[in-house]
Amino acid sequence: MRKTIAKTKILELISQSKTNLSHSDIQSQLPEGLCDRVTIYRVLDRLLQEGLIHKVVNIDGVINYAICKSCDVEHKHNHAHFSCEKCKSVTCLDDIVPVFDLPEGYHINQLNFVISGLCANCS
Amino acid sequence: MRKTIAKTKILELISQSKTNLSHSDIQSQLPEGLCDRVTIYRVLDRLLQEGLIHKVVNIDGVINYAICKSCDVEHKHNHAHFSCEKCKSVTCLDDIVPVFDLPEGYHINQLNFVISGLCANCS
DNA sequence: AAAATTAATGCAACACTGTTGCGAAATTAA
DNA sequence: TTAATTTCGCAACAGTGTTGCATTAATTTT
Repeated sequence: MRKTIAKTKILELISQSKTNLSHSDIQSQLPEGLCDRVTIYRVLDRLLQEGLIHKVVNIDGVINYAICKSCDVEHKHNHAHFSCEKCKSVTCLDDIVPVFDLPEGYHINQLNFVISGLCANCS
Repeated sequence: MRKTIAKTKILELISQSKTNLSHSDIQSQLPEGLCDRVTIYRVLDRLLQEGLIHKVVNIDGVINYAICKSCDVEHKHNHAHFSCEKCKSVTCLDDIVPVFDLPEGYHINQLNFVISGLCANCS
């Protein structure tokens, strides 16, 4: 996989952001005209494949992207995410990993866990 | 809120279904030409408002609807859902309620918890 | 039971997120 | 520098969900 300006900038944006970013967040935060919107989608796909970022489906159905933190140890993203209904921010709650027992016969592949409400800044 | 054919049929469908249904599931399972697709969306909104059904955002971002079971006792939907990657079914795991501690200052309003993988029938 | 009220519907049009195909441009390897 | 191959831009599209408005159908009132 090649290193391109778009890829570098997008990864930079995601890694420096305190919140998880949607495609449209990225598009509006990127320098105007840096690249096409389709390119953003494709770069995000590549970053996912490379395991540099992970994604969460927000409560509105929109995908949000976040940088991977300790994925070098174990590539798992079973932590919770928080979606603030006021400021609309989506964040990783890295320390919150839900505990539960699955019925027999079920096989987990991935989790998508979003808690919605008011974040510390908004409540 | 009025009782209409569309509303009756849609509620019937959802309440008799073993799996959670998306809008398009409902549209294809409803008798052809019973009502417009917009009507389905509106009926679903009304059923949600009346607290007869609840919704889950699946891993693909599509909303799935499920009948409310013990909501007369307490109207809460913090149970997990299972999305099968093979048969594409989405189901309520009514007994699985994630346990976790939120950081201070956060205020929960709703949960959206989806576990994706293979269901008992497919694995 | 008929008229009046108001909610629900159908249709058309739209917004938004995300995808695909393909020729052109850019990156990397030879 | 050339050749190979990935990435890009553009256009077009698919799917989910929404809105406005005139018409229809429940429900309420008389």
